[in-house]
Amino acid sequence: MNRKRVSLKDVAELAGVSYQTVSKVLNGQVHASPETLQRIQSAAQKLGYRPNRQARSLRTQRSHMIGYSWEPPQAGQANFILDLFLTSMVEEAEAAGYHLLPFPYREGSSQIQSYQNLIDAGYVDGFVLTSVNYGDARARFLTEQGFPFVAFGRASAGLDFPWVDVDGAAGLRLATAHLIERGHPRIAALAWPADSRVGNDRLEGYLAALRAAGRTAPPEWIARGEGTFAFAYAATRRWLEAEAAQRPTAVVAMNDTMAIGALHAAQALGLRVPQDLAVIGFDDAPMAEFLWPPLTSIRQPIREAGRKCVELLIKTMDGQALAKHQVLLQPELIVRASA
Amino acid sequence: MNRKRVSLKDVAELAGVSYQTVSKVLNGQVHASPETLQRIQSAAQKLGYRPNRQARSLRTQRSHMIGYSWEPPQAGQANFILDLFLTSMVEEAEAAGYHLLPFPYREGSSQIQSYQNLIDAGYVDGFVLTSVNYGDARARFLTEQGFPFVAFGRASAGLDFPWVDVDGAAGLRLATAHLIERGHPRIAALAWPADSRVGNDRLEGYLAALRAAGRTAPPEWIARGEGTFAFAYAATRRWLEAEAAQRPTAVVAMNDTMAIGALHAAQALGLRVPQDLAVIGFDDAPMAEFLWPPLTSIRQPIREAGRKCVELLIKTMDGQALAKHQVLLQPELIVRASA
DNA sequence: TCACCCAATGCGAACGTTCGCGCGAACGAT
DNA sequence: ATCGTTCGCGCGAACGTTCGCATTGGGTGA
Repeated sequence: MNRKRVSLKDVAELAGVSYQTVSKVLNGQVHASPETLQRIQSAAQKLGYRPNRQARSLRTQRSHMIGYSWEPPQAGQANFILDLFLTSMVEEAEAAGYHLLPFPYREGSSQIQSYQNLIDAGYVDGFVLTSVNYGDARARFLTEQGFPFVAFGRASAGLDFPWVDVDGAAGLRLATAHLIERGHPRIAALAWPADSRVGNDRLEGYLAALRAAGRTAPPEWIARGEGTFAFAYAATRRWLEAEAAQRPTAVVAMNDTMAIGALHAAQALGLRVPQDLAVIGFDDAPMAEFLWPPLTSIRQPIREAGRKCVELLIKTMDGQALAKHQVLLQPELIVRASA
Repeated sequence: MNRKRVSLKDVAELAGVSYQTVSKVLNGQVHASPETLQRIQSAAQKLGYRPNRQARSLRTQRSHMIGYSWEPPQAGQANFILDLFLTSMVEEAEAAGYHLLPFPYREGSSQIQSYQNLIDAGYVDGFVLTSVNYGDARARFLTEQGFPFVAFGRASAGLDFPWVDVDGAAGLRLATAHLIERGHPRIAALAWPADSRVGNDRLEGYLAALRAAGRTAPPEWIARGEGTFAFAYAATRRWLEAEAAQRPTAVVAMNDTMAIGALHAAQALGLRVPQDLAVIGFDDAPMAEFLWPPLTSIRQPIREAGRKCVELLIKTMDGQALAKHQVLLQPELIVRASA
């Protein structure tokens, strides 16, 4: 690799001006006489000059990097949206002259440590957080530090920070209302543990839709678990073992993996979907349409969310006092054969 | 944000030595007297000193960043492995003091331009490439430039560079041999277009397994298409419309999406899987186990691949002449109910 | 006792930018 | 002619490191 780096000095020499002038002219900070402007531009062009990133960052004390880390994939808990989310953030960031810096996800106290390190080393100018929950430690820490960040997802009411979220309650209202409209008398829910902010948000939509229809949800038809296939399969099976006039006619699940568990439970008992049991999922996983029957599910506007996160963060980092720094996006019900 | 950055000078002042000495001592380049070592270490500790990244990079002319971009997700062509691949690379990189720099994927001539820009601006010290194909333009460009990179996947024989790949041929040999062993007389293949290096590699395994069993593959049982559900569905349906004694009894697909297409085609014709048609996929997508029937598929050691890519790249960047800079990993057949 | 050496630390410079200030020339106004 | 004023550009400094070399001081050899 014999590339010699081309710097401001090289351009300046070719253009016959001082290198500081080249800097200012190329950055549009001063306005030069037409002919020097021309000379500088063509010199830069000819040499293929690109400002050195580290030098620029060192001087300006801005890294133009956005830190991001995500929960690593675990067996049976695939992350269906990372791909889209990441791609959209990278694209949006690039358009604004920023880059994403992915770093390993840590749990516990070393988690904050890794954020601290990135800040102290001047690696990043801000963060995007995902998988936030009530009283999120990262959100609290960054807020205390006054370090810019945007969360995809909300936390406790007490913490005030910029966030982007998908209205999970609205999603489940859509799903539940859809089932009510189709005449389902008994609708069960596969939910997340009570300490899950996202889970409770979605569940609230389910409850609200029932209330709106003048119904009430019997507590035994809300099963809370880890969001896995196995949990959903077992819970659904238990429900379905009641006699036909008593058991749920439909199930809404807070994610697609659980919806699939419900699907399988029904089929294992020889029941037909959606005639004997309707099922609606959440996430619209890539393969949802290829399941049997194709899964009705709630699709989140992930690209939009990624873009908004970055957009908001950049504004925050630029020090713009944001009048409105919370964005709630609406999901969409994708109706397929399962409900 | 009122954080004042703590620099070498601050540490030096507290420890009562020059800041250059602090640098060398902390980097282990000189060995100091026990008491100054102690003073320096505790001063650094106390102030929470972290070397500034940009300054270090500027001086050493190494960014310690690895550029990576991937084909963006498109409808119906989900990327099932990005999550794992990215996570493993990020972790491996971090362990070696590197970070990943994701950047938007571009097509055509501007693709090379984006690599060029990152190099010129000193953004990255090396690249990881995926989705390489015969005569890959990026691989060619980087080779010419002598700029370090590692590819996940091979290219043409003419291009010599470090790569990591999964032995797709071995995967399909496994799958095909499995079907032969189960007594399938007629095995068809859902393949990729002939200009796909990955596709041809996998197909070669299918052919090899047939040859090894003393069989020959009739050309009409190799369907080449875009790897989509729709293509596979149509192709399989065409095969299955022949009378029972003539049609394939099994299908191997070069990806899971096509395998699912085959599954659906069979079921649409009232055929049972695996009794009437056995199906094997490739990728072991997260939901493969939840399909009906659960999909037999070939699983690639993606974590391992990600780690190896980064490991190889770092060695290359460190200028180590690699004796063996090609790694071929073996996939695994995950046998489920579909075959 | 002197020359020498090695170990421990300091010093100046450089990496490539950006930023504030200053200076000369040209200009219109008095 | 003289005096600001503006315009175009240059200069020095700084961001926080690392690196090579110089400098000190205490020990060791003859």
